[in-house]
Amino acid sequence: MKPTLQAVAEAVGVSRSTVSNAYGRPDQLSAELRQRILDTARQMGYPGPNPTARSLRRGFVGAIGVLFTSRLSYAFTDAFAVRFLTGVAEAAERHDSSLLLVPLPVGLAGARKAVENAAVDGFCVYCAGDEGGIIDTIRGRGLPFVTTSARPQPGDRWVGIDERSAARSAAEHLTALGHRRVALLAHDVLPDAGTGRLRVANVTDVPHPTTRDRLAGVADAFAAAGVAWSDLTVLSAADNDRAAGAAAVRALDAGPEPCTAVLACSDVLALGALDALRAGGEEGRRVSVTGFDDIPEAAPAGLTTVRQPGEEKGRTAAALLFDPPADASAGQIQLPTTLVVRTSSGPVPRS
Amino acid sequence: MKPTLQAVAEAVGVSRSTVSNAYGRPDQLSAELRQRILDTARQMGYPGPNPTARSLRRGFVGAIGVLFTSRLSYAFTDAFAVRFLTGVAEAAERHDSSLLLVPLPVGLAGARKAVENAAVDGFCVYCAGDEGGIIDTIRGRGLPFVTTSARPQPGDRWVGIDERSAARSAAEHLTALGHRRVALLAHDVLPDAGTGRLRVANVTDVPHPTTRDRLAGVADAFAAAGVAWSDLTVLSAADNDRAAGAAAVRALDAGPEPCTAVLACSDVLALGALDALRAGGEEGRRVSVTGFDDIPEAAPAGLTTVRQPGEEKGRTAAALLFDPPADASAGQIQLPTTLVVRTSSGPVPRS
DNA sequence: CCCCTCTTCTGGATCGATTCAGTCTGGATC
DNA sequence: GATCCAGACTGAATCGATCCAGAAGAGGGG
Repeated sequence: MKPTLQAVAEAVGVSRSTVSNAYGRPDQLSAELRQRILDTARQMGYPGPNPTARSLRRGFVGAIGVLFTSRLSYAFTDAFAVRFLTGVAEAAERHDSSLLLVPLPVGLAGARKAVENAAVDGFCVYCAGDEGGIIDTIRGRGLPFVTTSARPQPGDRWVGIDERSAARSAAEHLTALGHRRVALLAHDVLPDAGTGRLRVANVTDVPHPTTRDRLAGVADAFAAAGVAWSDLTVLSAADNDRAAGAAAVRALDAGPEPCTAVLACSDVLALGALDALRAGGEEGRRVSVTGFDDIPEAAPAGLTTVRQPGEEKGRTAAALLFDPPADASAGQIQLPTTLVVRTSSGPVPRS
Repeated sequence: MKPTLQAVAEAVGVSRSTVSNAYGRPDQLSAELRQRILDTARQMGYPGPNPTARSLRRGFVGAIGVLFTSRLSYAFTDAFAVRFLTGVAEAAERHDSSLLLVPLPVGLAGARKAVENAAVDGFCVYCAGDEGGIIDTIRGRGLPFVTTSARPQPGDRWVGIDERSAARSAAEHLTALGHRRVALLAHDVLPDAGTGRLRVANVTDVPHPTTRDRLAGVADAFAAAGVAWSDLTVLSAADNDRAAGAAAVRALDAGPEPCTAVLACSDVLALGALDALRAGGEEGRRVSVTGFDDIPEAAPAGLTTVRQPGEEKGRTAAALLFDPPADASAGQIQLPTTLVVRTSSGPVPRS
């Protein structure tokens, strides 16, 4: 068993407080005694104040929690999530804070428990439409938090983008190029309706708020171009990763009037679409593809996409957590997006 | 102020123990009373047992620390590190454990402190040659840990690859293709010697053990092909990322006898090299490039590389931490590597 | 020589739970 | 009717520190 602070105190012949001060408040005791304490401690193999005990007494932990709505190990398959995390990490470094990545077990009760058991000073919640009442659980703990959810509550700190008009810009790009028969590719569009081609009666049926907003923006653009929602094809991918994107696009049958473009709600899905289409030969290569996020892999692949600033999103989220704005109304920050046109999109080929 | 367990106990009119049991040991009290306690707790806004206090009493935390030798926010620029982390996360999920990402401040003292203050049950240390005595600090805390260092101590748990022969296989691939004038590209070869082209008298001068081992393997292969170490060009990149790789390769002057190949010690550097060379026109395109790791971006780029299983490395590391082998001698696991030949490497072009 | 201040150090309360050896109660057993 | 027992609940000790009011002693000023 490792010695405790108590043991060191006895060994040196001073009080616990003094040993504690030797570590945490060097100005509270003579340099000489301090050195003697530190030396005996080292010699006894005392590992320094127990972080847990210290946290308990001090009332704060020195770590912030990062919550991903998806399975944690899955989160890293999306480069955008990784960039977000990078941004959070950067801010955390500056504040000498650690990051606790909390895996959320599937199922409501498990997720609640995970959030309740996390020893942190606050949470950054990545991209939840508050699935499973996670936000409420955090609120219940009374801890500060920042969301990137598409539906922040009025007083909540939030960082995000205008999902709807961002998606709209991608769709307008396609309509301007003449595309009218377009497939929309998103993750888990209707959770219980399976994957591949789906009938979605109404955009508002889509439960995931981010996806819903993006699809709504897309619908706006196409409506303006005279294309009804019901004339658009919806493809649902099983996961938000490249392979699932490719798989979903393969469900797109050629038919007499094949789609001339695929509009994906994330870059990983779009890249998967490109994989599938390029494997589909000349025919497939002509199909335009757009993505969303502008992850690092997008540029080399020539993917046209909507850029949102990933690291900045993470940095801003963490900043909002560490330095809450005095004025609560300044706690919702909307970041800009840009349409980045590359080679993956072009005019509709004449048949 | 949030109520404590004590407050709930008083409100219900039972002892603290009973409230505690209501949360942690449902079988220790009648279902009816338990429900009453839980109800009052909810109603009072009691957030459930404080995780820190619980950890202190129970003696374990439910989180493992992940340490990256580089700056934390930087770690994510290397896709291989991300895959490692993914593997660790997967194992952690299975064990209902969280991951604490600990940023290590630059400088020895800061890093020590960060490690000493981390509330975790153990550590996975990614790719350290034990810079700054981090391993010793962990050992001092008496916590279990797993390294991926190139130089594990005899009793330590470790997961890694045979760096030397893995690198050798890449170099042999190049010698077999006829390459004799080759540039070796690595991160931070001689930390104080700056970046770009460097004179390295001896492989053993390289301080970072992983880099040293890989370069030694490369030297083996070239020696066997009759090329002396001193005839190889060494390029040092400022960081282990794509941009730094590109920058370092630009330091390669054409000269009368230009290099015909670049052997990089990581894929991100190799991809940077490709960026730089491809920008260099026809001439540059002919230069063969090999990488190391086989990150997801390698395949699309056609990069010839040495594959090491990233996620498996992370999974194995975490597994070693969670379920220590009964026989300590089984605590060092070497994973296999494979040379993956793609289009970025080819025979020496005839001048 | 007394009072005051400063520095250095101490003791006890406290952070918020968990644990374990009991106590108490009501019912079954012989 | 005494004994035993399982089930339900309690109390005090404990985890390992930090904090704060205050004590002891040294030095300075009047």
